[in-house]
Amino acid sequence: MDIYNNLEQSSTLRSSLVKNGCSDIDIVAVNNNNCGGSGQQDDDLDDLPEVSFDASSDFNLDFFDTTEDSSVQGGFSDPGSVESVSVGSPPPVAVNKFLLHDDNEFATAERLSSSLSSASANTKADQQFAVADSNSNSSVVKTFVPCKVCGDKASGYHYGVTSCEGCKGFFRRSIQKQIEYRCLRDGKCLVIRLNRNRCQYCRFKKCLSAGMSRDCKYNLNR
Amino acid sequence: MDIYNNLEQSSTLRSSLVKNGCSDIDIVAVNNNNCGGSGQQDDDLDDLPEVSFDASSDFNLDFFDTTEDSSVQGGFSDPGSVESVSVGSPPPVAVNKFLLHDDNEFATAERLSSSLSSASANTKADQQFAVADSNSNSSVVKTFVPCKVCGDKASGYHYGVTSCEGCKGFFRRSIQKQIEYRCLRDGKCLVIRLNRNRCQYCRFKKCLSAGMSRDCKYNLNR
DNA sequence: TAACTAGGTCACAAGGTCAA
DNA sequence: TTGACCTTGTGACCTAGTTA
Repeated sequence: MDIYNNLEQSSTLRSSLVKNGCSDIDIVAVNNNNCGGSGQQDDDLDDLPEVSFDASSDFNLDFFDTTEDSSVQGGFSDPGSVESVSVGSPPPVAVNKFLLHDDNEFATAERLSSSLSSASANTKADQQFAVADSNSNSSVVKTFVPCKVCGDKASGYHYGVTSCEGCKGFFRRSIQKQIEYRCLRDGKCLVIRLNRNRCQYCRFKKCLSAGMSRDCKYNLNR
Repeated sequence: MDIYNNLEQSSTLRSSLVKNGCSDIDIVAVNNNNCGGSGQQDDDLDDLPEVSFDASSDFNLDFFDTTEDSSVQGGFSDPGSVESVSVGSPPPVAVNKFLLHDDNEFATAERLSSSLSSASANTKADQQFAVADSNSNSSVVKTFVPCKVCGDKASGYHYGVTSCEGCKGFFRRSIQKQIEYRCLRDGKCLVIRLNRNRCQYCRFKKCLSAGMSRDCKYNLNR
């Protein structure tokens, strides 16, 4: 992960990015409308012109296989699709395990996330689902509310989106420091719990597409 | 009212503020006279001399774009700026697209806010307007009374002003704790529902300019 | 007594902190 | 830099008190 950071931190690169007109204002706008939104903005994101960074082409970042497939993206209308895409590669084991109890509802972590985002479910109830407690046969039911960005366990409604502490903190730092990220690949990296720290650019993009916004404070959209 | 005094009891920063034209005095004056006022003061606020904080210029606090400067605000394109954080790579293009979304909600918010301040409506009747219930075709009409401070739905007449629970609580805490706020920008932050929590200084200032006063208890002035 | 508001309460989210 | 944990502000809701 450091490699990305280092690359990004190069002042030269950064300045050049800025010069290219990558203004902050842009993104901002996005946020506001979709406070806690369904993630429909994704459509817009998908339409983003292909970023043509040399880096991505030169480096062979195989470990980044999990890109958010473009075809997938197309459908982005359904944010969920974002992730659904993919993953040609075996989905995170952890996830599957987790889902074992829940097969009917979610086959993969991807779907987990996608179902959440695609659904225009904004209410807490809609976003959460019960998972049988694997440690006992009791009727005890554990409620697992996934982060709309990475699928990890959400800790609440942050910046307008049901998200985990990690994505919440990441988004906070991003907007506070006005950090400019960039993707070393094609800007379509898969963002799930297991690799959310691999690409800051795509993680931030995912945050935005999920509807995160500085203005979505408190329960404006609940 | 002590709080006002406190505001004037300048610390270094505060004094500098005053020097820059962002005088607290202006605010104070507003208060006392306008218990349950019409909100016309807003106009006055706009006329306030430009406060020139260094901070704003040095830091790129774009997320604070929402100043109450009408000219700046333009079509509210601005709010987006809120998060000004920009995702580095896929640059510029993204921006424009994003801006497309916003307008509806913000425009509405703006109109709300502006209608409130500009209108010299003093009566409840004048301040409230009906909104057709979009959920049904019935003749049911929902009455929406906007908060004179942020435009959110007002819950009643608090501290002399038709306001929402949020601004009511905010004003209450402010005068109870005699908190001293300060604006990181130019003292002209836009205060609307979506970003009312961004700048306490400007929110409080707006409360005062709307006519909120500790002395305006109950409906003595109605 | 009815209508209404000031102020209290507390779940919840924003933002800070710091070990890893 | 991340993210678990912590502190603090917010605002929906409630009750006691005020007014007509």
